Amino acid sequence: MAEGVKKKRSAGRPRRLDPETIVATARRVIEEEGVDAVSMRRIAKEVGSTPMALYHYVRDKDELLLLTLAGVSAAIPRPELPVDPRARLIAVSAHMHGVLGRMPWVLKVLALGDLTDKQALWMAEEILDSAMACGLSPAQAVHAYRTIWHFVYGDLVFRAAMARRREEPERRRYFPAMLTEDDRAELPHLTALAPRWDELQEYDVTEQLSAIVDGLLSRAHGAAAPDRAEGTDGAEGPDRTGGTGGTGGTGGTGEIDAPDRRA
Amino acid sequence: MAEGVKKKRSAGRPRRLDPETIVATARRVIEEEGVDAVSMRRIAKEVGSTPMALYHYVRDKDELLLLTLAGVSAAIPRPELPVDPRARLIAVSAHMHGVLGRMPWVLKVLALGDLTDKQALWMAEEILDSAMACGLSPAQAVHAYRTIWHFVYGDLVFRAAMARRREEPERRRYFPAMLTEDDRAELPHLTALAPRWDELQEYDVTEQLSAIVDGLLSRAHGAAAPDRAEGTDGAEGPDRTGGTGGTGGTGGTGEIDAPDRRA
DNA sequence: ACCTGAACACCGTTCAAGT
DNA sequence: ACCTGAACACCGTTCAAGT
Repeated sequence: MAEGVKKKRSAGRPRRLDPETIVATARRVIEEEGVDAVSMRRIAKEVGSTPMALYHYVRDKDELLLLTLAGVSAAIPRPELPVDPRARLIAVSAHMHGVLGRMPWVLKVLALGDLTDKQALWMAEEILDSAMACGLSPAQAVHAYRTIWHFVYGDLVFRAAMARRREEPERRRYFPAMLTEDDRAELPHLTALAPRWDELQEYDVTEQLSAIVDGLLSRAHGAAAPDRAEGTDGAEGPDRTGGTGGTGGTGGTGEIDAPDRRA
Repeated sequence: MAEGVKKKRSAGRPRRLDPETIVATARRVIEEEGVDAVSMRRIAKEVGSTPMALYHYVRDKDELLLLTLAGVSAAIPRPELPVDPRARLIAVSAHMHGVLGRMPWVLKVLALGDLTDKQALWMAEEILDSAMACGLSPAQAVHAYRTIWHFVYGDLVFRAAMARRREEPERRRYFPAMLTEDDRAELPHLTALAPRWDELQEYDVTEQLSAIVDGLLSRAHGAAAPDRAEGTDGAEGPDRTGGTGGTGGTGGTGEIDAPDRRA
């Protein structure tokens, strides 16, 4: 609204449109009216241009949506995390859930791909780091990361669906309501729990996350890769094979069987 | 295509349209061309009618989509399940994952609500039953059900996204690819694992499910609600209160406090 | 290089009529 | 009760021009 000053144009080039304004406008529209309110035509009108002009800056609508993601997490303060790796794992996961819960539109866009915002990657890094500090192998840590992320994502989707349904005037006959006495024989638990379903359903995400984490960590030294419990050596140190990747092996497998970046 | 015979019309009423054909047509279109191919206009054309005629049978497009769900699971054979409750819990969850993985369109529609197909409820029932047989309280069992479902859902969404991305001609710069050497200091694990990310990412769902289940079950007699450890009474056998639900108590713990309006 | 206008092939849904 | 037609207010994207 009250911006007034337009971006300084570098001397003689009067480029009337620029990618930043386009993306910023799209983000504003999304935040104000939801993802579905975004259309090429709408954004074009909003920036005082024509739909086709946008196609000089983005390949298609999906790309525009993906671009709105970049930078959103920069605004979010990075929380203090516990040092204990298990607690840290849970805390980061809960943080991820909390942040996304407050910006539900991000979910819809994320389904188009995966993490696309560099500013958000510290969460994945932190999860990998604490998982490995708890004794998981790199592969197990990646799996743990995905399992946690999938749960968080699924939880948020259905949380949103539930909220939507709550404010729907005439509720459709969804799950618990569709059960009748006749179903008691086939579905005894469901029928019995149906009246209290909505309230029973509510849980504390952190509790569930902590259960999931426990399950994932229980695989630590088990089965395949025992990799000596160096868990607690959690020293940072960005050294990682020294220089600019001169070591042919990309330092990669250094990660696989010895995340040993000591200080 | 080659159907020829139209549904028998009950004598004199020449209702040209009926809900069953509408829904069946929608389902066919979805299966052949995906959810996005469904439009009121398209379905109308397909059944030889006009868009507005459909509105006499469904409230709106969402309702039509939801209706296509009903009955899909009837076609899927119910698998044999292990008797051991923990194994059963995992098996049902994996079955759910497998079935939905083969009908990805169902996912999109499910996000509109929750389970809507009565024929699919046996899975929820089975999860509740085995969770409680493992010692979880009814509330914990419901939470376990949701946690599992959220994970399964999230996993499938990103599995689909990955598949889509794989067959995209020019891959966009998604997560692992966007990392450079400069990020190594901030994101050491991620940078190190990036080259192998796609392969590391792949996991066996059943393994992850089994870890999750372990975590959830570890809460059995723990912390807050000890509710007399009736856990191991898991009298398996499919008998479940014997006959047609005549025993008011529905077996179990009487499910909370016995909502027992018996037959 | 950057932008416009017209056009193509669509949408969901409302409203006023028809039988 | 069941169905139609026209209309409203939209879509994403292609194509051929303009400057």
